[in-house]
Amino acid sequence: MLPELKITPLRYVLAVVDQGGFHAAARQVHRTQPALSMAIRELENRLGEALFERGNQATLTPFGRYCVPRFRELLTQHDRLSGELVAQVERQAGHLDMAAVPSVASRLMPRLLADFVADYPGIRVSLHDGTADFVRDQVLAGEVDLGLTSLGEGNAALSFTPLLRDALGVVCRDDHPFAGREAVHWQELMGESLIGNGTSRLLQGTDAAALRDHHAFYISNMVSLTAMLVAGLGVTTLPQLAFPEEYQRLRFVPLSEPRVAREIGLLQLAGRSLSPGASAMADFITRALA
Amino acid sequence: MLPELKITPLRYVLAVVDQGGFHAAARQVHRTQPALSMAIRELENRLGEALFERGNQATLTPFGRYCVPRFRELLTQHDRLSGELVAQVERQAGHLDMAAVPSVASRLMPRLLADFVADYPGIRVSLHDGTADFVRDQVLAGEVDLGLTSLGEGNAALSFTPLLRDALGVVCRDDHPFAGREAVHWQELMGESLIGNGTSRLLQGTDAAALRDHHAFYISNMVSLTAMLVAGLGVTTLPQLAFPEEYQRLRFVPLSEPRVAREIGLLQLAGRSLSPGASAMADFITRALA
DNA sequence: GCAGGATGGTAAGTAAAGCTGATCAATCAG
DNA sequence: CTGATTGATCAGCTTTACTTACCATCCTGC
Repeated sequence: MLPELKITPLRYVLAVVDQGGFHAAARQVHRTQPALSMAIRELENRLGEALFERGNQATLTPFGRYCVPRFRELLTQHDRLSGELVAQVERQAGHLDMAAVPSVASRLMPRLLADFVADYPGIRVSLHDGTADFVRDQVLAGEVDLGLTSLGEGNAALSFTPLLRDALGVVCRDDHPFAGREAVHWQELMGESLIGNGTSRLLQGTDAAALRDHHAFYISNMVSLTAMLVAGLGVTTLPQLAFPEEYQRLRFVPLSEPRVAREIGLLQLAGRSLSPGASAMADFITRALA
Repeated sequence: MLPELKITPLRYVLAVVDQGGFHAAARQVHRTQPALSMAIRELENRLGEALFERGNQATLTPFGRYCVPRFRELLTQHDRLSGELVAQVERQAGHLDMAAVPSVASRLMPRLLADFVADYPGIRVSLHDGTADFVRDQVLAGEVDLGLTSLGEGNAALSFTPLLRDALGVVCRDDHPFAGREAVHWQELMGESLIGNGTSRLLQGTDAAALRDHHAFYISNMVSLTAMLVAGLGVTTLPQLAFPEEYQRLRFVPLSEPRVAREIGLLQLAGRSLSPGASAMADFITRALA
């Protein structure tokens, strides 16, 4: 019922007005002169009113004078939108929300983020950190585009892209016999005062599963855990990335047998596309950690 | 360089989103489902990013969610413009400026304008009145769309459409011998105290041209002229439309020989179209005075 | 587990739109 | 009058935008 205006003929009209003639306008829009004549004629027919005076060369009718500023306005809106979309697609603008476990957030992300914003200065990034469960829930709820976390139990709604393996090791104080050792066998831990923590579940299903029943304490909070270790109350197992390097008195010794590692990678909703910004981040991280 | 968005596919996308599926959307826009699938696919290719999740039914990608409100905005602008133009073309909105000589403005226009606004309630009309020279200059300068005036000397830039003939007659007081007569011959005026006025130039080139040299006075102002006539200082010639009917003591007697009339009609710029509103008025006046 | 009815995607064929190149009439400058 | 330039017109080609018909998949009810 309302006529559907096409963008191109409107542009032709403005070109004719701005250039003062069909030939010059045709050159500007990289078409031949008959193309403009016919397209504009078609537009006039659709509107039911002439835009240019017939016979007179490139002179607007009163109706044409009425239309031109309005055409220009619509074209401006169109070009603004078009440019905005291209900027998103080309990763020159946009934003993304991501979540990561604390060890990744504090040990990997600072460098990654700095490099990312250098490559994609137009993209705004929000980073939330929390436990692996928190990260998974945020991704599942669509609160964040991407999660950077360790692999939990499989979930059909989630897709996980492994990026690096984070080997489990023993953490002890610098005066402990393990300190300075190349590696430690799990059975050696059976005689130790062993402190459990949130990452201890990584042991289940491995040869060292028995250690889980051997905990003297269980401390979920990282600050408390390190305080215990510094105080010499015992040793614990931690993935290397979670080892708090800033404590001079603590040492990390790899576990030689069994070799246990958590798989760190990108978590996203399965079967769902990423926003252009999130996609840029996912590609960037994959490249950076490959 | 910037991709040129077409309006129709954007509308398809919104239909799919609003209807929750391609089939329902196709029904809404009176197309078949493959038409939408292909048009939207083409749009996605042009943008370089998917709008709907592949495989998933009618689910937007994050990029799609970003686009939809912007598409809706552009379509709103488009439809507003389209509707506005149609309203102009269909004479449901618009405006026009016209000029008329005082006799026409006061004797013909009141009725014409009342009928016009009844037919075209959306069109705003401005009416300026002035001498025939003023009307001609306003039309020539493009200050008004239409002039309603008597025919002056020909001008290639102007086009005149005659509408009615306004016969010249003698105006005298009710106690004058001419009062009540059927007609008067020009030679009878040679013995009278004759007052000239702006319309006296109509006599030139006629048998009665001699009367112009016979004026006792020349009064350009209409109010002064009628005052003179009412005071019985003489008689004058006037076109019938210019005869001030509201003065009970004045009488109008047609001039039988020569039959002189001014041609009243529409004046407009030659070779230039009228605005839709002006065109409505021109057609209306032509019909009304036919 | 298997028909029946949704979903959306794909392929082939068609009508129309959009463009080019050649040509034309009209206008204008030298 | 001539040569250049204006916009209009037409034939012919290419591309686009559809439609119809068909296919694979998924969900629902029996």
